[in-house]
Amino acid sequence: MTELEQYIKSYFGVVNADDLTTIVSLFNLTTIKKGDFLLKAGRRCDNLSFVQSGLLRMFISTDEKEITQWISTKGYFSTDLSSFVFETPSRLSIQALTDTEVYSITKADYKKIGELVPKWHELEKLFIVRCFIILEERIFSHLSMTAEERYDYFFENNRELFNQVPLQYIASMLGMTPETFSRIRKKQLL
Amino acid sequence: MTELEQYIKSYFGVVNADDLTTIVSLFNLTTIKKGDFLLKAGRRCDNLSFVQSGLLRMFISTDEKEITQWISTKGYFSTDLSSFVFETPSRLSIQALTDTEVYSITKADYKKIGELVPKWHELEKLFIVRCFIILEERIFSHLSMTAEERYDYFFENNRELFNQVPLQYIASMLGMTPETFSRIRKKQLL
DNA sequence: TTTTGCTCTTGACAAAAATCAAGAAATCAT
DNA sequence: ATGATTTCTTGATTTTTGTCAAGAGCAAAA
Repeated sequence: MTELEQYIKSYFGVVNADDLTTIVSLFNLTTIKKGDFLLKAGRRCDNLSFVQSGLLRMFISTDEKEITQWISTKGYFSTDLSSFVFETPSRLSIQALTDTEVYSITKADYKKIGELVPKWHELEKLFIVRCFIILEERIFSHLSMTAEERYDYFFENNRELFNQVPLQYIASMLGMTPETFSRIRKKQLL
Repeated sequence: MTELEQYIKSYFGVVNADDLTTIVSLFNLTTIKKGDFLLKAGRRCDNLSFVQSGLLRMFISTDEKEITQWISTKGYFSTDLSSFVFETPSRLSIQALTDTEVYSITKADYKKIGELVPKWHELEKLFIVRCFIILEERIFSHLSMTAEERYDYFFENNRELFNQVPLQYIASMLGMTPETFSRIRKKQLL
């Protein structure tokens, strides 16, 4: 069983082995060079991508700055959900922070899964509910925690990331400036 | 067509009129008195409720304070999604801010909808995707805006709410103290 | 009406976080 | 390896937001 199969199984709980093989066959492995874009804001996001190796940064550009929304590591799915589902122009850009291997599926092929696997929509629903809950949690962290508490919490759960990506992106993702991030970091190292 | 039918149609886009009638028949209208709880944290949330009239406040209690997560007005669905879907104890409490009429459906009856209406899981998925996108938007507001900007944005889109609920709850929902809220408010009135 | 709670406002002050600017450290490309 | 970028740190300062405390305004209850 490939890693993609394992991840799909653990996220969606697909039972039938044949279905799983069919689903995975609709994905294509591609490599994105460091700095290249998997998606540029304004375009329609026609892909759902699974990170096999490497790192992807999702961000939104405003007049003044880029806001990093999330960094996807191995095992994450990455897409602009709004654009992918409703076929609207995306607000997000997705850029590779290192050479990154992704398994991608087009919207057209993704639709086929729903036709092939009767239970798919239900499994998908449960998957999205889990994503929703993670976002709720994240909102709560902004309503109830200081920058330092958010740092600590994130650090405990994502240590690996801290020596793999530019820290400014993590700072942005946590809703603080690089300077504040750096000062909190210093404090925690003592 | 009842209002509940209309809202379900607009949120889920159910086509068949018979299906719609069946779905709505699974909901029960009840009234919650001002101050009473629709859900208490720690219990399992066995209901999905649709606000017909009145106001519900969803909040999470921490050691020091209550964090208002959301205020549901007429036309909103309200539940602890995590608890409702995965049948875990809820973190949220839901309390009526005024006498409130809700159409409620139990988890058991909700499951029946999926059996009765073949396309239901797909429609439900699309509904949850829309909810997901709203949360993404909200996170973005915390990553990129000041308290004042969040106030302005929320005020523009929810003026009605400002003279219907204690302002401290809106303040909490926007991630600021009542004092900060009050000062921003004063500024905007001039 | 008067009392009793809330809720909201205001001021003074403290703490947290942002900004600006400069320099150090790390990384990349040649 | 060397120079050029980019990223990170640090200090000084300002702005934003939170805390504490007191009082005003309102609304519900007696």
